[in-house]
Amino acid sequence: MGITERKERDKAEMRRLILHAAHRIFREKGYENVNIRNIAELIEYSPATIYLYYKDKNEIIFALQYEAAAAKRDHVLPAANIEDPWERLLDFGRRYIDFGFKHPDWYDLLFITRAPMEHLDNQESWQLGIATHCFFTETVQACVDKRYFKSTDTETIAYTLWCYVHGLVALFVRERMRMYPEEKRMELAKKSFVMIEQMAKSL
Amino acid sequence: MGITERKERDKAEMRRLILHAAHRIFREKGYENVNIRNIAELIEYSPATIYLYYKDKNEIIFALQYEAAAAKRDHVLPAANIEDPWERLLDFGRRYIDFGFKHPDWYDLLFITRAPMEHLDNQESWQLGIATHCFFTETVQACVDKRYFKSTDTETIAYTLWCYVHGLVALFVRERMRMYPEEKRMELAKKSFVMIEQMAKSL
Amino acid sequence: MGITERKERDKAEMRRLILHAAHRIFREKGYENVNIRNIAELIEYSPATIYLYYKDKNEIIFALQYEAAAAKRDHVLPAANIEDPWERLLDFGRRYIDFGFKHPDWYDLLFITRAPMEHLDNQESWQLGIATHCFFTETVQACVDKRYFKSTDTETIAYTLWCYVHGLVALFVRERMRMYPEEKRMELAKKSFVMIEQMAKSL
Amino acid sequence: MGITERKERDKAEMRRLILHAAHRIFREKGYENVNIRNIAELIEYSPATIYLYYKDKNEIIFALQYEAAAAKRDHVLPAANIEDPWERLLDFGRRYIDFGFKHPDWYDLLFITRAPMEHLDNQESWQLGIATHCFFTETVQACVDKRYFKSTDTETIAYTLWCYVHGLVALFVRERMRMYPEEKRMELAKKSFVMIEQMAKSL
DNA sequence: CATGAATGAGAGTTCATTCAT
DNA sequence: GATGAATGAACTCTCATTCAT
Repeated sequence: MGITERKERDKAEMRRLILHAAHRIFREKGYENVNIRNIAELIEYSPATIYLYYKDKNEIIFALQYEAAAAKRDHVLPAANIEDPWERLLDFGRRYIDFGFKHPDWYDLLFITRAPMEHLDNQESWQLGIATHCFFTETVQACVDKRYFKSTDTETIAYTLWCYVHGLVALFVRERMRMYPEEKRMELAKKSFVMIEQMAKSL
Repeated sequence: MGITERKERDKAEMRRLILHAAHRIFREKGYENVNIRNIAELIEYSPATIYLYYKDKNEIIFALQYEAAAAKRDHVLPAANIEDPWERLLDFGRRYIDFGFKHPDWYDLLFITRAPMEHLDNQESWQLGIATHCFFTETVQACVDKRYFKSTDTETIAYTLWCYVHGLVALFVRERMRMYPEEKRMELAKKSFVMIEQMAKSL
Repeated sequence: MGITERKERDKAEMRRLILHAAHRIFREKGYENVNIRNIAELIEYSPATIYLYYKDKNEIIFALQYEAAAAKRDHVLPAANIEDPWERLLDFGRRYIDFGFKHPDWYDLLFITRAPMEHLDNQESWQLGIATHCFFTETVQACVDKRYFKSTDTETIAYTLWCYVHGLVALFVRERMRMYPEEKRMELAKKSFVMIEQMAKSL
Repeated sequence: MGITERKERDKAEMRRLILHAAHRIFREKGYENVNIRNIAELIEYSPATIYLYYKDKNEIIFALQYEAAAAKRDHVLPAANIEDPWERLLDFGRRYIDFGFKHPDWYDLLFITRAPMEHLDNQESWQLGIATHCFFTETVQACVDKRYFKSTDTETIAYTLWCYVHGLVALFVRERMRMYPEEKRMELAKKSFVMIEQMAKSL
């Protein structure tokens, strides 16, 4: 029993090792440089070894997407503890943005990268993403219920806010903020968030 | 003089031809299918010929980015004719989004693709992009000057609005709206734009 | 003694198990899909285990050939019970063809596959094959002895008949009967056998 | 014009060179050793070069099959000049066998190898094969028409004869005549052919 | 006895790029 | 000015086999 367990742990650890390497390459050299050989080289194993732990490259990408989705959920979830829906919504927004700024690679994979998303195999990570998104819309709904907004069109409110935060993060992640000096970017983002907060109140 | 001139003209035309082909492939088959051979095949020249007009593949991508920037400017510029800054701003926003929806490939290349952006070669397209962006911020400034907003923080206002429209287009372009049924997406975007319009008024 | 014996028995059983699996894959998925991993997976042992019982893949193929030879002998042998040599010969022919049609995989391995035949290891299966062949030639000889044919060239008679039945089966096994509609093939083979029977009478 | 022509010729020559190499490997090392890299190595070009002349490996195999079919047709066709159908049939049979013995590799590819035959692309070689086969059946039909046989079942007669010659060649090609000493094999085949000739007369 | 873990060698294929002509 | 011809380097993936445990 102990042995089987350890074996399982070893296997899991190896999968993690591979995933970690894949992630690192993804982070440092970009999506298109994530390939079996690079991963193998980084972990100092032969390419063939990779296939003992992952069926093919897609599976690794899927696993990476799942990692990203889980990381995001974990980063954002604490907001759930906040009672007041408005405050919860704000906290969620801040955490969403914070996640994007701190883990641009994860965010990229989740919301920007054109990865193999079509296959059903990555449903898990998609489910996870959906769940997080639902948490968001439910929070908006709660705000609507409590009359925080004049508008009652929950869907549109949620979508509009999502567009805003996604745009904010996406411009950062894909480095389209060059016209603003680097040191000002964070400040600008913060000021902007305060502003959207004000705007949202008038919804 | 005449000869040199004609040669220059011929050269320019050939570059255009190549670029046009590159764009077509880019549009119809996606970024990753833009390769020298495909381009050469489409214009019915040999791959080697391409290299007489462009140093390497990167240069073509740069040129493509410039094209995209120009296309965007042309799509958006008519807004400049509108006198009233607020109406001009709204029209600009609508046109920006319209451009993104109508030419997702161009938009992608300009604001999402992690293309080789570091090189100085694409400064031209960057200049162009800056120019369009300035037109936008100036319009916001005009609104501020005319007291359309309570806030006078032009930069933050402009940035916030940009985040929103970029997010809206980016989610569409990179197909992250799957949780909304296809036929509802446009409607949702429109309702959202009306909403952000209302929100902006309260700025 | 008991222990050694049991071990031997166990070993033999395992070899059988492996062979059985190899055959099943061979039968169901074709020769080129017979590989160590597939076999291992089917018997739920590790690939390495296979090597404890067979030196290498070739040895398995050899063993398979032996199996095939044995199967063929068993399929064909009942003909031996027929007293009259002519009837025995006919029955043998029918059984030979029947074997080929019912076990194309076995037949292929024995008479068509260019498997590693050079090594001495498969002498056993060769011996077996020879034995069956001898039974055949002896039957022809018996026919000759009893003046069933005008010709007394036993060797040539046997060879000629063998060519015919092998050709019949081989064209079927390697799917070279496409010009005949699938449902007619068996009938054609049967009519042909009647015909060769007539022809043989005139030998 | 002259230039284009020469280029075409060069291209054709290169295709031939590749095909020739493929054939040589096929002949000397067997079908499963025919691969792009081996071919490239033999002609001292890079593997990538092969792809300039053939779309993929299949195309090479198809071309090989076509070569084989053409070679067989050319080998066998002269029989057509013989007026008398019976003599024509005999000549055809002899040539068929002669082809198989002289070009066992071609024969193998045509009638034994399990190559990718399903695709429609190799229809040409299939057509060719069919044509040769028709010539055969028509000759049998002519014999029937002229009452060379008692039987009038052309199809069965043709099939039966085909089984015989195929079996004869196939046993030779796939080296299943080991029980006969090498130097006797040809003689045996010849004697057998005389025998089948006699048998056929009684059809 | 059994195996988990690992790998070297090799399969087909694609692509940006070069260079003699 | 144009290109045919060529290639090195890269890609994903498979397989028979080995060896320490």
